[in-house]
Amino acid sequence: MPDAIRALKSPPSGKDTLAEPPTYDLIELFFFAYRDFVSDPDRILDEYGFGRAHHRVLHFVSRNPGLTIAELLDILRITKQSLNRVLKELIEKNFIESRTGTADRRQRLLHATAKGHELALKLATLQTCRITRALSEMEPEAKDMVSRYLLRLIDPSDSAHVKHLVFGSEET
Amino acid sequence: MPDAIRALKSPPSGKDTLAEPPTYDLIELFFFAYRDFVSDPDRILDEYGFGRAHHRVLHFVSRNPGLTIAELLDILRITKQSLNRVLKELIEKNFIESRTGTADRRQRLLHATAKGHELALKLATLQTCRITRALSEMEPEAKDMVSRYLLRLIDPSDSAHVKHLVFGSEET
DNA sequence: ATGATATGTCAGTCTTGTTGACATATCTCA
DNA sequence: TGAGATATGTCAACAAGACTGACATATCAT
Repeated sequence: MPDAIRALKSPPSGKDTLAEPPTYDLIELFFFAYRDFVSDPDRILDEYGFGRAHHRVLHFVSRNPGLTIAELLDILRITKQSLNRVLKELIEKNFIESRTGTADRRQRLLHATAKGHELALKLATLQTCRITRALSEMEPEAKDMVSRYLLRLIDPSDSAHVKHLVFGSEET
Repeated sequence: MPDAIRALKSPPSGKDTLAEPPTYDLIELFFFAYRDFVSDPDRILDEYGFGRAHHRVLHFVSRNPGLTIAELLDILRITKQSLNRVLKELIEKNFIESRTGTADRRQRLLHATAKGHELALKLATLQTCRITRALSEMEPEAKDMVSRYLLRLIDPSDSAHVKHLVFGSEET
């Protein structure tokens, strides 16, 4: 166990002072960065009558063709009722299509339509612009370091799954 | 203008291919990391009958004693009606107190009570644990690099304000 | 004194999450 | 083949947290 972790669990000296002061800078910067990061897509989504929930669904379906409902629920960590509401709208408006599974006919395999892929790409490109601007004029190893930091911030019990989803071999 | 930015605005060659593929990894890791990052406090907040909105208000008031309503609204980017609902509860339950401004008696200067500071610290400590774990076994320069990345992700028009708020000389 | 500013509040709406209950189709396995 | 498990869909009610619009009050600034 690294010192930094152990130090948080028991006082380093006999005093009742805190082991380490909270990392207020990273906590607050994370809040502000996320606040602005999601604000770009919001403006576009408004034009389509969609919200952030639609964005998340469309994004992961577009990126993972053939995704099932169960897998999507596990990614988003919401209830099937919540998912169904926004998914139904995306299907009705022809951004996503739902095909009955071939191996298991109970499953619904989700695919983005051409229109869906186009919107997903538009939104991802917006966010990529912001990321690219942030990384420009930073050390070349910055991207890899940020990527590893974010991955390590995720619950360890889920990080293998996320790693596979984000970097993993194309199969869903 | 850096090449990386210009490249996103016009195709590098005469072809109609995209300049750069979207940075799906950083986009998705940001989503998953934020999802888990806010989930730790949620469990504690539940016990107090509070939600994430209360957490954000309590956090910034605790960190910036004497914060005004207007400044808080600017940080959170929500309407005063939304803020008022949660702020009222925090005041009623004695986590925050509102004092009439001395220089300008129209203002309300917000302060966390002892109880409020205690809860804010408990929540910040939880998040600090996650951050510390993520940074442990990473390069020593990782923290600074992540910090600079997050700051650069923020809208440039707001980054000076955020920098002052997060790192800045104690005054509010 | 007058207009601008900081805050508070009422009322209604929207999005996105929740729980609980139940229906249907399909698969798996004894 | 039949029973139970599984994947999905749907109805209804509810809650948090955001929004708009309108209006009130106190205080400041000129």
